Amino acid sequence: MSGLQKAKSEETRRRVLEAAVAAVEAGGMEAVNIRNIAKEAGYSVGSVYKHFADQDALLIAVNSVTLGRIREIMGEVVEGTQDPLAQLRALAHAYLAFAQENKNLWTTLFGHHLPDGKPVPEWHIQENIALLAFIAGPLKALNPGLAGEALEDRTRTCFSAVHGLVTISLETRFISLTGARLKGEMDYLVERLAG
Amino acid sequence: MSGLQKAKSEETRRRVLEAAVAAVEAGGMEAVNIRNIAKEAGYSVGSVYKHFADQDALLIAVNSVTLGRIREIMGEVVEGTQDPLAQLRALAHAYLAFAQENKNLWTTLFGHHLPDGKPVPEWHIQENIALLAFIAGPLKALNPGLAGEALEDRTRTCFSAVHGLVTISLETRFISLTGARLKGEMDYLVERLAG
DNA sequence: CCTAAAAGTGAACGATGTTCACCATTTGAC
DNA sequence: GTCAAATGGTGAACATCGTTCACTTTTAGG
Repeated sequence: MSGLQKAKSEETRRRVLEAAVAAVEAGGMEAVNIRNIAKEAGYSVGSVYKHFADQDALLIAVNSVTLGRIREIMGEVVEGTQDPLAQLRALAHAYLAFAQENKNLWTTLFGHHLPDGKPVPEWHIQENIALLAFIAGPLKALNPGLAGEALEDRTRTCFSAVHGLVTISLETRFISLTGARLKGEMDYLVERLAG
Repeated sequence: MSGLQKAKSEETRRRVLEAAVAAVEAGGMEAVNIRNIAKEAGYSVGSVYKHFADQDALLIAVNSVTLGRIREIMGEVVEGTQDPLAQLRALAHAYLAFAQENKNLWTTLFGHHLPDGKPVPEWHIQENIALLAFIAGPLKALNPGLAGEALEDRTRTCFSAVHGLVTISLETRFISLTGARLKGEMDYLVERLAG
């Protein structure tokens, strides 16, 4: 396969994925309707399936885009701060801000699950784990004694705790905090766990 | 409406809900298929709709059962422990254990979301918030200075952090910790946040 | 009894994910 | 340039859902 066909194929995949991302942004996971997405992208139903095995694969691709955006934001945050504790605080706030400003993308990222027996692709697992690297750095700087498995575990714990705060704050089921108080609790959390 | 009809109605509702809980336990949220549940309960499709407005209402009823079980376990834990910090530790471990042993019920509880515009019933919000009361007590005992909104906020933060640890530990997307190390991180989390 | 209300039924409708037989375009060898 | 194989693209058709509703059966109470 050379030039023209490859370009066409990539373009189609890109347009379909764009339409899927737009659909999720507009209406969440449930808005990913193959017929609508095919129409929005300007293709037929069958073409979608030439590029994505099924709806799950399309949603994983959307989640991959979301993870890319989060990674980019986290990278900027780490670059723009020097003090390790301030970095962790800023990372947590950036994570919260992204979730609030991209609620549908964020809930899709963590709300979509494959049926039993369908394993998550290894490359997607790595994309997720990559987020932890931003935390491990400053955490190690604050706790030079931490290393190896202990550092990995603590990193995951810090991420999970912040993730939980963000999750519950977006949950209508629990009445959530207002902005300022939530940010305060986030700082408390980070300072307690990172020190 | 008297005796016989009321009994029949309650029995039907109970059997349908039982079938729905069993379906979730066996296959998660996606296994809640109205036709299957009607068959399992021994009724027709239409009868299900006489007792539950729609699939969402049925799932909320299932989640209500799940919350009841969690509440019961948490109550026993608090009763069986005296030291406030030990209570918080035990609550966190009980929460984790429930999630691990009832993965499908737990992921349904937090994975099911109503479509935009459909508000969560007030009684169900209260059921969720009720879990926080178990935490607020010991937390106040450990921090007598905490009261009012500050205590509420801190309670929610502690719950959220533990909830996050449990969530991520069940996520195939992130490779999760093994039992002992996870429990260790849970203790670290509780001790840092509660003190 | 007898009629109104409530419980229970299941065919039918529309929406959805997925498949596949088919046409159109591109490719590379001759 | 020609042509057969490969690839891109199509949309009707199928199976499976949630949901509705006209209908039958059962219960209530005078």
